[in-house]
This record gives sequence, structure tokens and C-alpha cells, in this order.
Amino acid sequence: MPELPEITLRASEMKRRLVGKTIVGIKISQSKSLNVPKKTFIKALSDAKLLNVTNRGKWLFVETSKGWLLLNLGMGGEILLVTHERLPEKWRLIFDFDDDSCLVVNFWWTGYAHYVPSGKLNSHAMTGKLGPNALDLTAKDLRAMIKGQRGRIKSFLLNQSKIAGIGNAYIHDILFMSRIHPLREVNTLTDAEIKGLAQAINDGLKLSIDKGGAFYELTLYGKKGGFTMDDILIGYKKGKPCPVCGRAIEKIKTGSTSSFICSNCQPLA
DNA sequence: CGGGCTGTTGACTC
DNA sequence: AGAGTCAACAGCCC
Repeated sequence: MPELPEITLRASEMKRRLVGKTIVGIKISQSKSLNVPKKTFIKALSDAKLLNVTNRGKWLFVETSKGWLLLNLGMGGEILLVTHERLPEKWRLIFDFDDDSCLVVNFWWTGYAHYVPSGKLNSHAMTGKLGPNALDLTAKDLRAMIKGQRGRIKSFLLNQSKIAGIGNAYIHDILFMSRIHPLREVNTLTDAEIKGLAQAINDGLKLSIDKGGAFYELTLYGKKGGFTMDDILIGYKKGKPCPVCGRAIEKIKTGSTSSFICSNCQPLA
């Protein structure tokens, strides 16, 4: 479940190590992840030189001399920089470079590898509608975005067209730090709560970036991240005492996802 | 060995 | 426009 911290880290690792390399071969084991026919994809990106790697939310933007490679890992997976002698067992795409290294992309099944020609980024629907990066969001922005909206705060925060980058793993602690129940209607939030929420989004995601990303995700070099269960306040800790008030942490259903809350610190009413 | 759960996103319906 | 449900089918836990 890579979210903004992991993808941001992957983008900077990839930028540092991949820029300047040229793609000399592409293997694809699952063409349904592509937005164009397999042949078109391979032809488009073969001989492309990598120019830059950035991210917006959970999407990676690889800029090449022949257009864009857009990657979304979906519900889990890795991007590894390896050599042919050390290929992992599982992979969806392999990009061979001109120096014997290769980039291996793996994900479960809900991942995307899209090709977009240079200058046509606007025409890519999935990334075109993404909201601002969660880390670039100020309290003022958030207040303006929430104003006039309806619906529940958790749906709002998970909606990538509003804010890009927050997923269901980090959201538990973000809402806990803000003392906001996931099912609160956004139009009932006070200015003070929105300010606290903006701060919590920033703090929550930055802490994980500083620690190298979540422990269940791998870096470009196959190492686990340093953000561990010890860094998580209430997420996935059902039954454990709330670190603030001591009440048992609860797991509740919130639409199609689950949420971990302290019902004392995050009252709904 | 099997059932339940999790994570992301788009499509679809009401 | 928002809420609910489903589908894509890997891997872990009990």
C-alpha cells in the first residue's frame, strides 16, 4: 500500500540513480496494466533517455526523451533497481538499461504503467484530475477546498482529485492527531479543526518520509523503510490503549474501508 | 485448507 | 454529487 511518503522517496531515489540512463529493452508480463497496446508501449519507450523523475500523490512521473512513463503501484508492490543476475521472481515490467542495470516494477494487480507522448500530459485523465500534493497543502488551501463541500472527511481525504497522496494506511493517525472522527461531515468542521488537520497531514506524512517510508515497503535497493509500528499512534492497533487517554482503540467500518479510532479523543457528535 | 481481510482505483447505480 | 457496491485476484493470518 504505497502512499505519498513511499512514492516521494521512490521518485527521489529514481531521479538520483536513473537519470541519464537509456532504455534498451522492455519486458511486460501483464499488458492489462497498460493504456496502449503492448507493442505501442515498447516501441514508444525503447531507446528513450531518462530525463527526470517526480511524483504527484501516488503517481510517479518518469520523463524521458520520448515521452512520459506514468506508474501507479496500486495496492502494493515494489520498484527495484537490480542487475540481470539478481532479478526477483515476481515482476510485471522490466526496463533494461544501457549499462546492465534494470528497473523491475512489480505490483499485485491494480497497478498502472501508462505511456503519454511528450507535451500530451494534459490528455492523461487519471493524473490530470489529481488534486495538489498533500504535502503542499496549507491550512488556508484546505479550508477553501472544504468550504461548500458535503460528505464525510475520510472520503474527502482519500479522494485523490481533492488531495493527492493520502491513503488508508496513514489516514488513521492523521485523523487521530486532528481529533476528528472519520465520519464527521466536512461542513461541520471548525476553522481550528481544519488548521489542525492540515498540520496533521503534514506531520504524519513527513515523519514517515524522514524515516525512509513504511516498514512494509521496499526502497529502490530492496531495503525496508524505517517507519515502523512504533511510529504509528493508533492505526492497526485495535484493543491497545490510546496513547493520549488510554481508552481501547476501536476498529470500525467506514464505508468500504476500516478505520482505527479512539472514540474518546475523536467523538462523532 | 479455507475464509476473511487489506490496499487502490474506476465503473456503475441509485 | 455523494454513497454504496463491485471487480481486478496476491499474500497473510488464524
